[in-house]
Amino acid sequence: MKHEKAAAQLEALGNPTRLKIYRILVRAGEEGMSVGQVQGKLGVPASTLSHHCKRLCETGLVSQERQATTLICRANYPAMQALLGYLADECCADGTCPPVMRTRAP
Amino acid sequence: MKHEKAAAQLEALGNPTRLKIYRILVRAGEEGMSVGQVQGKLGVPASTLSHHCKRLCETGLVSQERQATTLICRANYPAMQALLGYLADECCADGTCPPVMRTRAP
DNA sequence: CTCATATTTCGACTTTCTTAGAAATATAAG
DNA sequence: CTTATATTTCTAAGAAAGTCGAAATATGAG
Repeated sequence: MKHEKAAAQLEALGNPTRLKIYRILVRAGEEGMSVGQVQGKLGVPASTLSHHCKRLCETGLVSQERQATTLICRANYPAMQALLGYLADECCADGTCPPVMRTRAP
Repeated sequence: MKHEKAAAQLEALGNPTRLKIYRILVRAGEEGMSVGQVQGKLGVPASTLSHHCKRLCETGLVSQERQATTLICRANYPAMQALLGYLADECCADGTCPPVMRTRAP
């Protein structure tokens, strides 16, 4: 993963409201959840929620699919896996950091 | 880990300059690296660097130790472990998300 | 004490983010 | 076509972040 993309995803998750949205979507599983359902859980105005969902989509952490008038949002699990992998491995690519940080052999 | 703390750490790593700093520190290992050494690697002004190091410290991702006039910065590996654990597990605490996301049994 | 080095604090500026109401758009139902 | 629902776009305002030069501080050396 490129550093810029990782930074963008980390920044996206760094906003408390967006982290809540993302947590809700992760827990919603493959089925996903509509923007309106997320709004019901969070209680933020629709325009604010739309803005944050867009941000999450732009980073690739979330995907969207239209179903009639509702928009289904889903956590992009492979993207999350890639980000976790970046944090765990890319930062320690040269093997000089403590073994506890590495998930791959040096 | 509390959500607010996780968000603060994610936001801290979300800035490209800070992510670079953090990567440098992670690779520096337990020995750490002085602010000046980091500056030599990144080429950002001292005041900017100081600002970012402070932010990283405030979130707990980095620790500092004075050695005479130089300040040694070190990546806080347990903090990183906790953040990775948060992303991998806390978001999936109720076990409804796909198994690929879980590191603990439901 | 004075000097030199390392780092921080201050101050100012510009940019970006966050928020949310109002209006616009999209889609389906009747 | 009209209506109803879901979501986005527009717009604006204040808050926060990022940057960096200049000045201040801290520590040790001579």
